[in-house]
Formats: sequence, structure tokens, C-alpha cells
Amino acid sequence: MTLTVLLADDHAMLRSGMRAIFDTQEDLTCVAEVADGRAAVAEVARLRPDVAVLDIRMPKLDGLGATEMILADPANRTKVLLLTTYDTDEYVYRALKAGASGFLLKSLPPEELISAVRVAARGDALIDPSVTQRLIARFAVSLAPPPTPPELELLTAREREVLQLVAAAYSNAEIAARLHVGDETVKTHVSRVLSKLGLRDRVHAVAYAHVNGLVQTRR
Amino acid sequence: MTLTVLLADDHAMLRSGMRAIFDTQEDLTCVAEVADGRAAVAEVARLRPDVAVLDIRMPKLDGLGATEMILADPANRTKVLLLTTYDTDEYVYRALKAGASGFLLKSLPPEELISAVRVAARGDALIDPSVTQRLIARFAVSLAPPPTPPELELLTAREREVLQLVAAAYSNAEIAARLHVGDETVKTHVSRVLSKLGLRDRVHAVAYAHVNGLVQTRR
DNA sequence: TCGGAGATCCCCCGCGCGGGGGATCCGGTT
DNA sequence: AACCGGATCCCCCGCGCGGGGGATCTCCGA
Repeated sequence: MTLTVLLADDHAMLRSGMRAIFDTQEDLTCVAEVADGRAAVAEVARLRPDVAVLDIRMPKLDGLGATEMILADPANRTKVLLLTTYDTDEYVYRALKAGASGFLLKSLPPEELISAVRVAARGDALIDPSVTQRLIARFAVSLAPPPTPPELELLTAREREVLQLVAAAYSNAEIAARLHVGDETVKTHVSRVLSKLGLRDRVHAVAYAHVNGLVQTRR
Repeated sequence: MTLTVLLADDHAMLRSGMRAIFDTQEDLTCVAEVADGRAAVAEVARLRPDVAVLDIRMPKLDGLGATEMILADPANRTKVLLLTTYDTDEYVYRALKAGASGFLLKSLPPEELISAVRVAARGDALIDPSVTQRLIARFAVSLAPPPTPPELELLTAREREVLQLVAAAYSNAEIAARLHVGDETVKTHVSRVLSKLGLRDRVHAVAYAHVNGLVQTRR
């Protein structure tokens, strides 16, 4: 089975260079060449190639915008490979968010471009190693739990427990019922929490808890 | 300049296979072979190779634990490539969080293993395409803003503005001063916000705002 | 032209909340 | 035995807050 490819780049020379590379492969067919993003979107919709190789810098609509439009339409099954000279982080994030199957630099050796197209076509993805490094760093921080402020150590276990419930917007009476203690007890705990953390009232406590990741939201 | 490599895998056969691959390259030297994670950590500390290629499944200490120990020690400049048969997502996250320079499957062609070592040595990173695909998906959701609940549309611009300030734990008087209006006005806005959103009091409003991403914390 | 939505300001009332005192009981350390 | 930190419960007081009524003004669209 042969793979169909669309090329989008505003430099005719680069397009013919890439086409020459694909032509060396029997199973790859370059079915269209376009010079701007709008044409890329239109031709992808018309020809439904397996893979679209898009430059980021293009007239009318850039490669990122084209990627977003192509991948936003569920009728398209085309995989998108982005090719660029510059690897600004913002570009990378936008590309990956849109669902691109690849983010490659133009310094890529020809044979690797070929393999990239095959990778994309089979539903996998690949990212240039120089970009991957920074992506990992970014990913690591997004996985890392927010740093626990040291003043939290001042709280006793019970106080932390109460703080959790305050953060969940429970009233003193509700917390008392939930912990099976009197509400006067809860008031004492809350007071201690506020004074130890230097917070004015329970409203500040709620904000504090959320900002410092004491409440699990996403993930 | 030649690159030094450490191999860690509990299968002697696989180690000698990889060593044979590296031996075909003049600039790559395999300086050590070990069969478990603890030995890997020790040998890396002793020999300081440029790159350590670790299997994940190993006795005593697995490749992930070894990676964490190696990369936690700032005295080590060794880059870590993880090699595995299975690509469980949890493995990948843990590896990347620890700061691994690569996550590769054992199905990798020999020549790509060689290029992976060179990539790692120069400070870049690479991830197997089949893993990259899922990583992108995960990364995209971590970038995506939390969905805005529809009831927020009921609020007027001013009410949303007040909600933001309530979420930042400002009192009615502080909000009034900040918006240059009377505090009675603020009370009206807050009341409307609470009733429109079905919230009991401002404490619930703070929690609501944080849960629904109306307050920027990380990123 | 009239109506409604939105922003602004006003009064009263009840209550939850937070501060400031205090008390008892238990478990662990000294 | 004496001590202390932690958890529990109690009382009083002042105030911010939220609900329920109002009111005016402006802008915009029917």
C-alpha cells in the first residue's frame, strides 16, 4: 500500500527537494504541492492524503493555523508533520496541542524525513531530539507536585485535616459532624490554622490551600 | 572525542548484542556491563560514562530507580537512556520526571540505538515514536484550559470581575476600594454571583473559582 | 417612546465566624 | 512525679457577611 503525501512550503526549491526525496521511495507518492496554509487546508480536504508535511512559516495561513484547521475537522484522517527552521517553545506547544504527529527541524537528514512520514502514517509521532529535551523538562514540571510551603509543617495532623475540609468549603458545623467532634473543637482548630499560617480568615485559608496544591483538582 | 557507554541489562545475551553494536563504531566505547540497577548506579558513580543505557526490568533496583538515583546526584554528568520491552505510561512519566534523556523500546533498530546514544551525549533527548504519540496526547490535556462551566455565562462582566476578586480572598470592603465603588454595590454583585451560581457563601465561591480555573496558579 | 438589563447605592436583620479568654484529658518525655 | 503538646469542649463579644426588601440612573433595543 502506498502512502500519499502533501507538501506545503512557500519555497518552491525546498518543495522540489522534498519531492525528490520522496520519489526515491516506491511506496511514497507526493500527491500535491502547495505554497501557503490556506491551500494546504483546502487540498488536504480534497485529496485526503495520509500525511501532510507543513512548513510553519507560510503566507496567508501559517503551518500552525493550518494544522489546527486540518485536525479540528474529524472528517480528515490526515496526519500532520510540522517542519520548521526555528523551534520556539510556543510553536511546539501549539503544534502538540493541535495534535500534530511530528515536530521536526529542517536540518533533518532526508532519510529521517522519509521515516518520519512512515511513523506518522502508522499513527505514531516523533519530535526532534533538540526539542524533546526541552519538552521533557517542561513535562516534568507539569508532573511535579507544587512545592509544599514550610509553614505547613507547623500544623498538627488534625489541623491539616481541618484545613483540607475548610478548603473544600465546609462550614465549621459540617466539619464537626464529619469529624464526629463538637463545633467548638473545630473552631479551635481553625483558629490555630489561621494563626499558624498567618491567614486572616477561612476565605484566605481556602485560597491558600488551592494555590499550594492541598486540594486535588485536575489530573 | 570518543563517547563512553555503560550497559545495564540482566540478560547477558542482550548486553553482548548491544556491545557488538557499539563496537562497530569507532567513537563509542562500552566501558562497563552490569546486570542490576544497584551495580549500574555504583559503576556510573565510579566511571562517569557519557551515557548509561539501562533496562527497566532489572534485579535489586530497576532501571527507573537507578535513573532517579543517578540523576539526583549532581556530581553525575551521565545521560540516561532507558530501554524497555513494555512502554507502560507510568514508566514513561517516571522516567521523564527523573530527567532521562531517552525512552526507547527494545524493538529499536541497532543503528538507531547508536544514534540515540549520540543524541543523548550531546544533551538532546528522544522518545520512541509509539510513546511520543501518547505523550503528546497527555501533554495536550495538561496544556488545555479547564472547561468553563456554562453557568458562568449567566454572570455579567462586572459580576465575573467581582468573582475574581472574591476568589483572591478580598473582603467586600477591599473589593469596593479596588473597584472605586461603594461596598453596598459589591454586596449586591456578590449576592447575584452566589445566587446565579447556586453557591452558599463566598467560601464556596472561592473554591468554585479555583476548581474551575478562574484563578491562574501554575504555568 | 417605553421597557428591561445592568450598575450603583441604601437600610435592616440574623447568624456564622474569629479572637480572647478558659478548662479537661491523654500520651509521651524528662 | 512533673511536664508539655495535642485534642477536645465551653463562654462571650464584635463584626463581616448574606438575604430581603428597596431605590436611582444609563444604555440599548423593541
